[in-house]
Amino acid sequence: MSRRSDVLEFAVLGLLRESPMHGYELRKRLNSSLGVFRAFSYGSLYPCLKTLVAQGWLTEETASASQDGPAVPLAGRRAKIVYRLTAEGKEHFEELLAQTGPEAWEDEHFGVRFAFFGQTSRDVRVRVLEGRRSRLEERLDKMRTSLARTRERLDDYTLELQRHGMESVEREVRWLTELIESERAGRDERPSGAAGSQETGGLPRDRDSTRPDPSDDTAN
Amino acid sequence: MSRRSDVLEFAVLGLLRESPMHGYELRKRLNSSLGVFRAFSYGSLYPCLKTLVAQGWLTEETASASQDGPAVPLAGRRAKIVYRLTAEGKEHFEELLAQTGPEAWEDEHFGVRFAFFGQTSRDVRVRVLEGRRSRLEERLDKMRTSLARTRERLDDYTLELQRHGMESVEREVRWLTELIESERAGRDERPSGAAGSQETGGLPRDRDSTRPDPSDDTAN
DNA sequence: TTCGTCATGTAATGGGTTACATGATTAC
DNA sequence: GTAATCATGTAACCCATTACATGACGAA
Repeated sequence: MSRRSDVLEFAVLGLLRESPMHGYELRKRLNSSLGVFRAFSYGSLYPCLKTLVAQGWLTEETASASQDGPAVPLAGRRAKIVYRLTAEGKEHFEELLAQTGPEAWEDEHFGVRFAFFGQTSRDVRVRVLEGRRSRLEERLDKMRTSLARTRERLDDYTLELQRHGMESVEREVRWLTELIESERAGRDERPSGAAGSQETGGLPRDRDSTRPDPSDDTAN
Repeated sequence: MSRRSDVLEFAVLGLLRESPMHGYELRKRLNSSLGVFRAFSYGSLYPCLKTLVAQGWLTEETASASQDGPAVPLAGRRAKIVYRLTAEGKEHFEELLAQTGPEAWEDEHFGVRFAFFGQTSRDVRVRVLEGRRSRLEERLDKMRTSLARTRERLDDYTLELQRHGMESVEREVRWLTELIESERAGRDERPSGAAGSQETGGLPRDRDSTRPDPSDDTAN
């Protein structure tokens, strides 16, 4: 029970499933991998970690200066607290991964769910994408009828705003449709782990800048 | 001072500037005109109205069954409370309209600001649009460098999510650019009131369904 | 008379940020 | 030695939603 926010919990479990980490790093990963959609501060992260430990899904390991494998500069600053997923934690996360209801495709959740599609089985992926799409279509319907009822008393700018909003949603629907189709057409089934080859969505993909730049982090 | 949420306050003042209204109707207008971006519940609206009254920006008129002009069925149910903008309220709203800082183009504010562009002077409009655009470009930059730093350890889905996010932002930037250009090219200057002619954004515009449908409203 | 919608409110709760407090370690 | 970054936390606050309480009015 104990509805502690869901998405933060989910994301933390998911990231820790990949490898143990301490809070500070966790937050950075959180805000870069998933951060396009959501950013969390320590003020929410640390308390969340505590409750997850209390739940038995994580263990704290106070790795105070010891054990360094390779010639890596070091991995033992202060008394860092490394969080590791327990067996129950993993099991719990697996359950969350399998969910296909509104808790998977509503606005706040969809982003994180998608981010962990790599660990999600294909049929769940498809169901989540379809759920999301019909949610958006439903919303489009509402917007359209609402627009139809009010268009005459709205001025140009409000109208343009509405139009742009609808267009964005329509675009997202098309995106989802493409994803669904390419999931259906997809060949290999590999339920977990980050696979190597390209071809996730059959979409154009890629054309970005390349600049190393160790600046980052905002807030708190 | 008293940072009571800003956007709700702004929207309420703006809507009441057009005509006096009671809370219930106000909320409906709020959630249809601006609602693509934000929805408010009575739990926030009514307290907000109270503080605006306390501030001297609104007056409450308890229109308890009286005065009906035309043969309109009626406009006097229970003791409705009609809110009306005072002179100071109008002045205050005018000041808010003139603001061009971050309080105008940050995510939470931009939508409402745009919705009231009809009452905003052209140069303020342009400055707000430009501010918004550079904010988004800044964000794009961060996303790009962050992507460049992390792309190899991200799996396909995370990457696709990132890609889609960036594409959306890029699209919004293009939208803003078009709007800015058409503002610059625009002929007539009419600072307030909803003007008639088309050509707000020089964009394609229009192709939607038409269905009357008196169903609406969700929540609370 | 009962249901739906109009209409106004409030208290509890939730979910999160900000600001603060503290301190170790590294790079200059 | 000092600034930046790594690192962990907490308390105060903010903003809004949920759920609830209340009640009038119109239509079936």
